[in-house]
Amino acid sequence: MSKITKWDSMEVLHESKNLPIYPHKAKLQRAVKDNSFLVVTGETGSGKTTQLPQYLHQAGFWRDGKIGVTQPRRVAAITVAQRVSEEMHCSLGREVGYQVRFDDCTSEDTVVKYMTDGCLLREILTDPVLSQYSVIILDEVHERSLNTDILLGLLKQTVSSTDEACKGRSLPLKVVVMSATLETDKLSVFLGGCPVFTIPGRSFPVICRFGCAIGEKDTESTVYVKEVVKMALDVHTGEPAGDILVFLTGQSEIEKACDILYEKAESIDYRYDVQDGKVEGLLILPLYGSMPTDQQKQIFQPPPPGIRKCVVATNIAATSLTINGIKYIVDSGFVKQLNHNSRVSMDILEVVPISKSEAQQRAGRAGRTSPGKCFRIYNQEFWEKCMPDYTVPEIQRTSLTSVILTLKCLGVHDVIRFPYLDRPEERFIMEALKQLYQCDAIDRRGKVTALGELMVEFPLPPGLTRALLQAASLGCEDLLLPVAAMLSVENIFIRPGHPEKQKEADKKHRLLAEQAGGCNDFTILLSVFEKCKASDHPSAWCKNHFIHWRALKSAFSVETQLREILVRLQKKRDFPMEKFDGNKSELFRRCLCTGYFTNVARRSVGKVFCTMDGHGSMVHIHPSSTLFDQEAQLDWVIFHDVLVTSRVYLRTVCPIRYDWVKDLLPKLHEVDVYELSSVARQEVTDEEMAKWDSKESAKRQAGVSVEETIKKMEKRNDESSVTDARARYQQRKLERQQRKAP
DNA sequence: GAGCACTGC
Repeated sequence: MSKITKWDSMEVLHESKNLPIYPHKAKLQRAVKDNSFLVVTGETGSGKTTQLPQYLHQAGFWRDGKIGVTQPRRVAAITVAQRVSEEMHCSLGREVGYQVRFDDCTSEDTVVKYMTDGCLLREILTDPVLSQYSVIILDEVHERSLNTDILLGLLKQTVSSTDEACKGRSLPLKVVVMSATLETDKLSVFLGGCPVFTIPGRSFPVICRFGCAIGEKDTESTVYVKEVVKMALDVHTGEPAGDILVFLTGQSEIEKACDILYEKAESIDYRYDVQDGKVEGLLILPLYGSMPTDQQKQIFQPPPPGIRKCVVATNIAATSLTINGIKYIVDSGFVKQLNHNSRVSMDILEVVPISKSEAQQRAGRAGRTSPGKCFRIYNQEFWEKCMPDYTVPEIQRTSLTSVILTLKCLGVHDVIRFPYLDRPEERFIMEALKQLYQCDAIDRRGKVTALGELMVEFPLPPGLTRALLQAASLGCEDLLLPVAAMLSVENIFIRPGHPEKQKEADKKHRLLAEQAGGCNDFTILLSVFEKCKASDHPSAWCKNHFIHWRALKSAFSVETQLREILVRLQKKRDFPMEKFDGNKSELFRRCLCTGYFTNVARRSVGKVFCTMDGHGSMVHIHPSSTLFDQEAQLDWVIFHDVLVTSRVYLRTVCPIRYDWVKDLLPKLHEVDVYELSSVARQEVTDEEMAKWDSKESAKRQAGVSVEETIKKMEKRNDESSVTDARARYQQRKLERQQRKAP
């Protein structure tokens, strides 16, 4: 009651009446009342993220339920909530709050709730009709994050379907979709032709210029690194005061570029004297995600008088971090992108040209506080021929295994005809179904199993969850929980760029491996986790052992969260329990096999292994593995993931015994595509089921042995898609060598 | 014999 009187009587004192969205206030409030769906579009500075939730609050929507606002990123959810709570004169966590992973800052009073899109998706799992909410606002929809895309489809279904799906709701849910001005018609059509509100932005004009150096055929890293450096120096000597932001693709490129800049900038004797001061020197600052946090913070410090700042960054500066004072952009035109290859079931990290919309996003970073300029090092031809209009949405280039399980658990059985804004390729869906079937999350009819219901609770890839649950049912979860946590954070082993430090780091890592027993890479992760946790000075211990302290800290949080989820599930009566007699090391590895038997490889000749997943890819053990150089003693191994560079490398490897996976192997080729597409559409009739069963038994009767299957898989060797990526990689290497030669 | 962007639960 108290909150009702408070908000009814209290006028909102501080209101940003100067924002471009303000004149639209009444119309927006009306439009949300009158429509189930609404698209609101406006570029940066329109005030839509901070103001619209307040307008809806003032219009009284909070009386019917919370106003939920999603963001693709944690920091955004937190900082916007902070701002809005100030504007509404309440303390953060009361009327205005936020929820992100590991940090729930909400209370019973919370009526305006900012959260990450992933958090809302979790919430839908326990409350499918979102009975707590009157309005859901999806923000930054143009970024097309996987979770936002899924939410979009789910909310469309929930709101459009009349009675059945809305049980538990007294009033219909309102959905507002906010996006930058791109593709809003498409969104409106997707949401049944709903109205579109356009709010003018408030950013400054940015003049874009094309270069002439990079054309259609220049995709070699050394070329564009040199070119951005040259361009940055030209800006420095030729343009008035204002900081520079350079976009490159990764850490090593950035370090290279900075090295050249340090060298050249020092040799420039340069004074620029005009109006507001002079530019004398250049302050060069690298910026990428894996950099220590305190070093990242330096970026935000204003430069000393007379000094121009030049930040050389990855895409992290495109959306995640905003640097004030940037007036000039130097755009390489490239980005590193993780693409999933369903032909070989591998993720491949590739350098690709950015999209035109991404280029505009980068340019926009120069016009936040004053007019700016954007220097693109590529030419018009590159823009026309190599750069797509839009970035392929994440849902179309990522493994869908987790997402499909989530959908299935939400009762979306027909995962092919689910309303996707952009439909993923059918083979991506088939691959996900196959993996889910293989780790017992769904049955042959595509129905979620009891195990699958447990698995969906964990924020982990299903295979790893399967291994964890197996361990839990055998009473050895203490071995798997830390490993699962370590595998879901960034790489914990630091390997510096300088050769001497590198040697030292390798030595320390080898020592850690020896102390852990040196038998496999999973055990090393467990050992490092435990050693650090037991240490009196964990951060010093990490530094001493070349271990990433920030990563390990987050592994500790993840482990705690996973343990909490597990304890909650174990209280359920039907949690599976089994017995096992044998030694702990074997138990540990057998649990891994249960989840990772899809990632199994057998040594064929020399140091070459062949995957048994049905693709028969030829792979090698990565040199960072403790098993590297011991290949001759190995036969069967399982692995956590692969890295495609000059070769296909297995990382985080564990030797196993053939008879641990023998019984599981037939499952790798049991399902055929015809079955899967029926399963995906949920059209499995009893006759079909009977047919499949008889086929299975016929196979068994014919005595198709596991050994024969293995032979068949080795023969297939279907790795052409990886070969493509590798060929490109080697081509680049060759070009580099040729360039060095003269 | 090592060539990994970013985000999220």
